[in-house]
Amino acid sequence: MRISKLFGKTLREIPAEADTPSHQFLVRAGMINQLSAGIYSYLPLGWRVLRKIENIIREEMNAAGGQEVNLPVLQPYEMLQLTGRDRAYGKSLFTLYDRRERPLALGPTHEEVITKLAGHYARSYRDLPLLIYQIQVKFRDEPRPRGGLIRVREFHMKDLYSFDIDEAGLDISYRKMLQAYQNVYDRCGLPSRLVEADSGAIGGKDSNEFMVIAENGEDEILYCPDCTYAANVEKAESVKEKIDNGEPLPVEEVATPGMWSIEQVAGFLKVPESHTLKAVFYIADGKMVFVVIRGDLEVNEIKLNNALKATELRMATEPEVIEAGIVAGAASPVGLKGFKVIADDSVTSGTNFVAGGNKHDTHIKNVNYPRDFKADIVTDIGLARAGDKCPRCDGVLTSTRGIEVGHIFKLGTVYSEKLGASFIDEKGELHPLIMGCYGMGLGRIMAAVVEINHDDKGIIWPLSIAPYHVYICMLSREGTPVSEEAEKLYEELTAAGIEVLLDDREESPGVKFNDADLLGIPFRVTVSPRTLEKNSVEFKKRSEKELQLVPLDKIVAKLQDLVKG
RNA sequence: CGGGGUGUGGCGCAGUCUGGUUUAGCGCGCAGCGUUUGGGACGCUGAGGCCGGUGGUUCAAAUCCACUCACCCCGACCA
Repeated sequence: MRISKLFGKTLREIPAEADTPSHQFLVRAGMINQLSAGIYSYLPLGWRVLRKIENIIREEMNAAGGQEVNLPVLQPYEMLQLTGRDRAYGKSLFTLYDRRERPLALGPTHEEVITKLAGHYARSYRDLPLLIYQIQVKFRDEPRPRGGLIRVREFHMKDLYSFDIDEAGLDISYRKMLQAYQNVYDRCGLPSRLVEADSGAIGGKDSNEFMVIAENGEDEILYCPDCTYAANVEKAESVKEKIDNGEPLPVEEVATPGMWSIEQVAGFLKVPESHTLKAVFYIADGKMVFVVIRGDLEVNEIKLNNALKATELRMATEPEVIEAGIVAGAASPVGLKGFKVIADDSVTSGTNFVAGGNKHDTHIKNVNYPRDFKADIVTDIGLARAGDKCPRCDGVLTSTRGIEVGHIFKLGTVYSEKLGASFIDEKGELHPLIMGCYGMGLGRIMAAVVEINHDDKGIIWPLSIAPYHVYICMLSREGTPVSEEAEKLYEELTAAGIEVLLDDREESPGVKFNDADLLGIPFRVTVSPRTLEKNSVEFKKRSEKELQLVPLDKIVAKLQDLVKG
């Protein structure tokens, strides 16, 4: 491709909208262009990168036994209601009405569609296992798109679904995908880290995310430097240290005038915050829920949501709390009736806690579970934090940020049961299909690669997904054969199957070098009067500083080796 | 949805507080001509804007007021 003819233009200045490196460089390089919040066009260079990523994914999915299909973008809203995902996705669902006023949704993902389809054709155990995938555009009306391609509302995604006869089969499919994902990231030059994850709106049991560690990532990851444990904070567990306060003592009311927060109460009574119990109030699907957790810990709302099996969860407002007759600042589950109480398992981790007295300016000492109060649910709803103990070993958890470039789930039978997708086993018995689903965002991979591989001049693409392999800087001057030689080289390289960008513009050398750096093409070849004097061209790798003179008759072979070898 | 910010040629910005001095300016980019040619060259000429939109105040509005839309950031929320 000749740059003089290439659609798209590089920008010298950083667009005001962009503040992450990937966003800035992709826009400045003329690879993507924003149409609206979270909605982007891909220009030729960007589209080539995306398609290369797509092809790598396709190859790996096929190698793992996947079969490619294409599913509809338009999905009947009714179908989403059947599985409850209209509510699970809520406002994130793009909905529209057809001419007969029937509601439709733009597919945010395709579990329902594929389950119906698989159920239609895979009737017998002989048809299983099955791995079906597609690479397609998805729509989610994100509350806040951000970071260029990192969080968008319309995005390209590979989604594969596995169908097995039993859990053991699902385990095999899951492991196959783990490996296939690893292969994809490796080939894209992306260091990824597998972490435990919450399954969110997709549902299901086990779930893992693939994270690229990057400071602009929007997820927080907790990991243990001493073992392999790593998890999204949404899911992360940690060891809650035991509080040894001796044998349970009789409860005792104490006056705590003006003391409101845990910090104040603990300070006033001269006990550590970990020796207190904190009450927090949520509205889960319209109902007040009383949440109890040890004073030094925070509630993880995702864990809470999962424990309550709620679809809508939010903190109660102050008026709601007062309305419910709760004494904010001194509330406790002791002697309280009429609320659903959910307690973090930390309440069982010690004895003789200080809790609210359900009267203003009053707290109670020596509260013990379950002697003095009971909870409807006791489970882990605490937020793990950096510095906490690793749940798997003696290590201490460390925090970092990451970009989620893939997410895989063991779904089990959630969808197949609701949608009636079943198969007949050897004995002629009917069973629901056992499913897994595996998503991967192409645009995010692209953005993550740029986040990881760039310098202050621009992008440094890995060869595997670079829009072109070679950038020819043609520094022509009248009366020299530079353009002839550059053209010739361009022809020869192209004929050899190498993808070449020829900078044939009438621009000064500085402009060309800077654009070459910005675009991030792996190999740069400069043809100039100076190099031709020595019957050579200058060769440079984008990732390195060294310049190298290469004889004209050797450069094609050299590049062939680098590109094909 | 809450908080903050920004909307002025393709891009980056100044002008807005204190209305008139503006025929709305600067840099980049763009077009033409000439000179240049190894890290974002130079000169000359030129095209391109109803100052996000609507309504108001005023003799007079990019500038003041009201409403509204869009985009960005933080949070909430969410793959």
